[in-house]
Amino acid sequence: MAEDQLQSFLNRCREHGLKITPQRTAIYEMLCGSRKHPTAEHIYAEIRNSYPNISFDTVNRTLKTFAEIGLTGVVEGHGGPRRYDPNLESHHHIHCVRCREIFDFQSDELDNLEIPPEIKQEYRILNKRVVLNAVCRRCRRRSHIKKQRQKKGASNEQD
Amino acid sequence: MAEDQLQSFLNRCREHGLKITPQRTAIYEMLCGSRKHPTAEHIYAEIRNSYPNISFDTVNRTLKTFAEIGLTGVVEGHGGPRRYDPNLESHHHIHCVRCREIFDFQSDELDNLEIPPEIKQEYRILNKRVVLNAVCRRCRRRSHIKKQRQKKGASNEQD
DNA sequence: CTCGGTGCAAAATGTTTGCAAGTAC
DNA sequence: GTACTTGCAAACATTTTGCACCGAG
Repeated sequence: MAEDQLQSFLNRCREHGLKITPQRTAIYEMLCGSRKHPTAEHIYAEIRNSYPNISFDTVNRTLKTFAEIGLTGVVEGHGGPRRYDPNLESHHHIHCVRCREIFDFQSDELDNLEIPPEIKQEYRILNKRVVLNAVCRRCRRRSHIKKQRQKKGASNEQD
Repeated sequence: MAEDQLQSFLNRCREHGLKITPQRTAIYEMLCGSRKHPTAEHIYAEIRNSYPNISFDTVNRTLKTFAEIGLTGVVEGHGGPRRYDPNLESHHHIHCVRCREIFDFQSDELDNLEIPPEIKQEYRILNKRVVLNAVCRRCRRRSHIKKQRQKKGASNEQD
């Protein structure tokens, strides 16, 4: 594992009060070495070669923890149920990371963005879309209200 | 349901030899009426109000069928397991619709694309990415080989 | 009438939770 | 020594499969 990756691993764990265990180190190393946007199952299968006694749960939970503290991203395929979109026109998506709702937006400019020619040559492109991760207005407002109430020292915190 | 939607529903079904059943009609209508990128569960819950005896399986299978014949799209969240990506630098994704692999690519131009100001105002943007649906080189080659063999009338077709 | 569709049940796959024992700090 | 982590098992959620009956064409 590259030196800087190791450092960011150690730092992030310490920042969040997570212990450095051999399992976590091995999982992080395996994750960084993979170019395949792996699932927990992938990592588990690979890691067993060098670490035969690790459990699947540890891999699964650790990856989730890594995502929560920002050590790794989660790509399109977040483990939830399949979602359909009847709108077949070109459009773009905003995923609210809080409420997980997906919002559409239109933009002629983004519809016409140019894909690099070497990509067009190697892949047969069927569809292109800009995907934003964001916090939607409602969720922004919700967290704002929450902060207000915390400042006031509200003791009847619900939800 | 809008007239043109109904027509494209009827046409697609006929093209693919699918029967027009009241369940399918109701599901398609519900799907088109939803702005929420619904799951099968969502559609099922709504549709039961007007059609109490429909089964969840019918909804689930029908939606999948609709996606297969191109009546609806499937958005990011395709029902598979969660996938991780340790690369935290800005980059873009190509999803192969055949083998489901995800490939990264870089593009300074795409990194700098402008999000419409009204969107930036309404949402707090955390991350932006271009996502392409495509067929990767390997899968293109595979289907090419398959066609070649079909032309030759190969009788020893293996998977 | 026939074949594909529906509804139900069970299996398969993936994710989350609870808890006792182990270990980093 | 303490609190967090691990490994295991069970619960839960979602998708897929098999099959008898039903209904659109």
